[in-house]
Amino acid sequence: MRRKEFEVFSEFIGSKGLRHTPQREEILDIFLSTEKHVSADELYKLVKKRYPGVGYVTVYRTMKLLSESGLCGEIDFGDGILRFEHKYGHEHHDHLICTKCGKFIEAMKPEIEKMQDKLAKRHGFTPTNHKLQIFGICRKCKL
Amino acid sequence: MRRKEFEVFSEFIGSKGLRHTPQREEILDIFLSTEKHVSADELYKLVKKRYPGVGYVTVYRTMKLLSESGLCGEIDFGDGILRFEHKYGHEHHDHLICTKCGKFIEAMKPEIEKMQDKLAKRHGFTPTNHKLQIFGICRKCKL
DNA sequence: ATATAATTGAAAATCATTTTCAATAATATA
DNA sequence: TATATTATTGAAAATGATTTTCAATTATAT
Repeated sequence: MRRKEFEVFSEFIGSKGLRHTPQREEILDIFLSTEKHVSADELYKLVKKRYPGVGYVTVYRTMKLLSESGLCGEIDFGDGILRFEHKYGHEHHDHLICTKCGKFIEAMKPEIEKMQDKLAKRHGFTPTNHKLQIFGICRKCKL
Repeated sequence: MRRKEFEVFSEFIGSKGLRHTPQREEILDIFLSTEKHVSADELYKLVKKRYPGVGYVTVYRTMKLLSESGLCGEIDFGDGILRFEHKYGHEHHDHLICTKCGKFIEAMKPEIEKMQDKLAKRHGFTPTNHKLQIFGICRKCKL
């Protein structure tokens, strides 16, 4: 499993004239093995557990490569910490963020997407991507 | 003019047991006099021009108060810089951000808002506010 | 094998924002 | 009005996430 993601990465590395290194493989491995939205710091700690030799900076640099290659997406909830989510084979989605417990839900409504395109067009704007974050209280926290 | 905003601020200050200071009035004055979405740094420079005595930190602190009082809204475009926009008497709006020139358009579509509420409800989520940013190329940059 | 150029990791730098703290100023109260 | 109380100020230092620097190391091409 995860074969495809490694292939994508390998292709990306090749096409850019970059090099395959154990660190890059290790970081990708750990990133793919967690389903959470990890910050660079969290990821670094996870990587460190299994591959103690890997440095902080290399994690940052590698996550940038993964973003470029389309394997990960960067999410910014406005708390000053950049988080990463799996992107390969994942559909676009918006985020419902609970301001009480900090957890979030991924959700999507095709009608919203369509309307956004309409809104953009109305203003002569050619959209490439968007971010929709809905803040509020989740079911659990409301109880 | 701007009477109302000063009233709101005065009321906020009073209700919180805070104090009226010339610096706070001056910063609010400058903030209201610019229609741009200013960063704290930009605002500091503007304030400095007219009221040289005001310090950097006071601008930051005052903007926080203005946010709390509902007079300004904080916007985070994900570039690491927090910007402020007028909020009093302004309707909620989304942002169309041009990734080429950096300019943005404020826009709104009530249907989108309604659908967002539906999406939230579907997930047992009670929304309080949201941020929608559409990135792309503006009319001018496409020419 | 060797040369070349990319990559690494540690430490230092950056940059926006926040905290600290002593001096000052606004308000409440005598 | 004078005074006590407590909030506010501004400068400098601290913070915290991310980036850069740089010499040593390592992957790949020849």
